[in-house]
Amino acid sequence: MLFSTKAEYGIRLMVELGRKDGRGPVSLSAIAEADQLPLSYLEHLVAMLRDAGLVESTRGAHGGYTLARSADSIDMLEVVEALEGPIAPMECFLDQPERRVQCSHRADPDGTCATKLLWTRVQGSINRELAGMSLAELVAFTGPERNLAELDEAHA
Amino acid sequence: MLFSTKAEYGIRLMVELGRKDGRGPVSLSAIAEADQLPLSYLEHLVAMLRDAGLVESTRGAHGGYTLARSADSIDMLEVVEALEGPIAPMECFLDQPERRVQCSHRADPDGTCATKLLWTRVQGSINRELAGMSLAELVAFTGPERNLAELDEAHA
DNA sequence: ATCTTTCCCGACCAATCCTCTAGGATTTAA
DNA sequence: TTAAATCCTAGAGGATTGGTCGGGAAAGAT
Repeated sequence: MLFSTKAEYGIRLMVELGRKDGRGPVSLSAIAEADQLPLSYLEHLVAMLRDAGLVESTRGAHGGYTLARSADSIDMLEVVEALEGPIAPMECFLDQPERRVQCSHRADPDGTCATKLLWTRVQGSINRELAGMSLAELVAFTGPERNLAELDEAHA
Repeated sequence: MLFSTKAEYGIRLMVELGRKDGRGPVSLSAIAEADQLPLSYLEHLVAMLRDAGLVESTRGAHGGYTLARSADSIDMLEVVEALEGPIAPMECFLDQPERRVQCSHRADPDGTCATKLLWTRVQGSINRELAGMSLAELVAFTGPERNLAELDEAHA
């Protein structure tokens, strides 16, 4: 599995916030119930999103979370990275400012490394895909919010 | 980290075999020494590659492993999948024959699921990138094999 | 024959990460 | 003051990772 439920749950959380954007803060328990996700686990995830500046919190009764920016200015690369950490296909990709294709694992004469070439391409591919997708797009895909009554209606 | 050292070491192993292709079987211990990788761990990895039909083994003295096919007919998706299992960004992607964008996590009215849309795109992106890269390409990138004497020469 | 080389196989282990719970402290609205 | 909610820390329990170890089995070399 490339990604864990941290990304899955965290994205669902963001989508829920996006669907209810502009209508005041949404409590975690409301989201947990809507998506059938463990509440206390969501608390950890939303903390990461808050630290990344993607959501803002309001404490106290009738508090909750709101998007810190508009949904179409948030791309999914930000969201996934906030939850899973930097998208590094391999360990040696972290904390490496340089862009040249070289690898610490082996002292090749010119510092090139075949696997690093591959991981670089994979990383670029994932980053482009995620960066090209906005939260607004996901929210639109999910469709307008419907409550249970409306769902029953649609079913009948 | 998206991939583990299983993929990293396994790919290095394949590249080494590709570099010495056509010159008889290469022993694991030779590869372990060349790339400074733990031999007994490589034994497990090469077993996966063998089971996937990517390498063939010759037992006994002067035995070792060879590529089962030519390096340009092996794409890196095969290699990575043999080592890491199917490229599934999320658990619900496994053993799911259907191609429609839907998710078991939630019973939406029309079976659509925002996160699944995202994972589908990411998965496609990775698969295209890996499938479009052959082992031969990696071998060529690494350059012709040089032994230690040649390296010393080049350094002087 | 038997010795050496090499592949083969399964058990085991420490460390880490994932998923989630527990319990409490803090803030705010009513 | 009470209830609703965020916030924070400390884990438990399981799975995975990244190996090690020991012993076989097969095949060639002597």
